[in-house]
Amino acid sequence: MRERTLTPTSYLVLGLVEQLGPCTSYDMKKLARSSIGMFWSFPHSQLYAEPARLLADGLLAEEREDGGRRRRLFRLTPDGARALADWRATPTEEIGEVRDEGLLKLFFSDTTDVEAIRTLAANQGKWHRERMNYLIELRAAYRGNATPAQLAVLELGLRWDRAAVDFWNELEVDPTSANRS
Amino acid sequence: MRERTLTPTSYLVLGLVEQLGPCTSYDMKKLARSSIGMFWSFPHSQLYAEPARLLADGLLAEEREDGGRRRRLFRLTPDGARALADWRATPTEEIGEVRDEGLLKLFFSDTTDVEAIRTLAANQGKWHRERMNYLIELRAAYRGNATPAQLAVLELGLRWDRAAVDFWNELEVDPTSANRS
DNA sequence: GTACGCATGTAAACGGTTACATGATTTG
DNA sequence: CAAATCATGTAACCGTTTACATGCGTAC
Repeated sequence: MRERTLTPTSYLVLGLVEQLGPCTSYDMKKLARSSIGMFWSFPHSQLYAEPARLLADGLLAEEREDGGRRRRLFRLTPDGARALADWRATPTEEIGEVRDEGLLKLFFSDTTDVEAIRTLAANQGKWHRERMNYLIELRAAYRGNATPAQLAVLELGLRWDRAAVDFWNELEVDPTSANRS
Repeated sequence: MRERTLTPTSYLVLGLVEQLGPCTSYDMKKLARSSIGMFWSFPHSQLYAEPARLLADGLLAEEREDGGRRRRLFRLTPDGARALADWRATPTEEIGEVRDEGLLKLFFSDTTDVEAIRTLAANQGKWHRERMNYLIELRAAYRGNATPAQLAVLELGLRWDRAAVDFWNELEVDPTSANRS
């Protein structure tokens, strides 16, 4: 077992299981949605598919509940814990990327159609404002029971959204400017 | 033809072809790398696979060079131009996401291992500083022959990298702080 | 003229998304 | 107790990635 190269999704699952202790896919889903979801989203089916692979790799172990729903509980194996530790100790040689369809549209926008750019900007700004508010609530709710590192990640999310709000707002005001900072 | 739902990659290719006029996959690659690559990266093989699909969809047309290498030149069909225009006119109902493995590592980092966080932060900061410098060069080179919208996208890239540089730097100085802004 | 890097392309395998499906809880 | 929503899971399709392959220019 364990011939394949693990993907970020693999470590995401391993990390979630480590934090939660024995847990179901649904537990992972809940935690992911209220924390790293913003940086690494995925449909919930991944949280069934990936644990199955990790099981085959010997990095997770599974036990089924006896009673009622006989849900599957996953937990880290020693190998799994080691894989996670190795990953943490390895410097990341890649830089992240911002995948934003709104920016794609802006990039390919028709320069002469000022109104379209304005509409796009207004719309994108709205989404970022909404998420910013959500993250602020989240931060208030988490203060205390999250690690400093997790709060830091949240904080960068907030800064990103604030930068985006400013950016789209400036563009809405003056769609032809290059927004020099 | 044209039953499938187009993906962002589809519009990326359509947009590139529109900007370039008749062009090869390699031309697209060059343009993409020096512009939107930072927001939407992909291996070059996508620039062969996707045009093939768009061809089947009737959104691109192809002609082969007569001489020498007989390269494939793609150009927009009227249907392709229309698809692009429709996309531009449709508001984006999704918000972009930041996929950054470094942030994943931070999120799952061992809070007690301050040194590991410091190393991660130093490393991530370095990447963002490097790309920031690259983007600054790019901006200087582009001033004049890029559209305002394209310069704006570049500008947001710069702001993002600057925010990331600050963030990782603060974290390197004080790995236990939550970096409140 | 040979070596190296740029340019061009293809194929297979795998991960991720979409869609479907249904048993359990809660709410009114 | 009916309806809605939460919780849990599977399967197929398709896009993306990885890997391989090789022709063409250019510099030395």
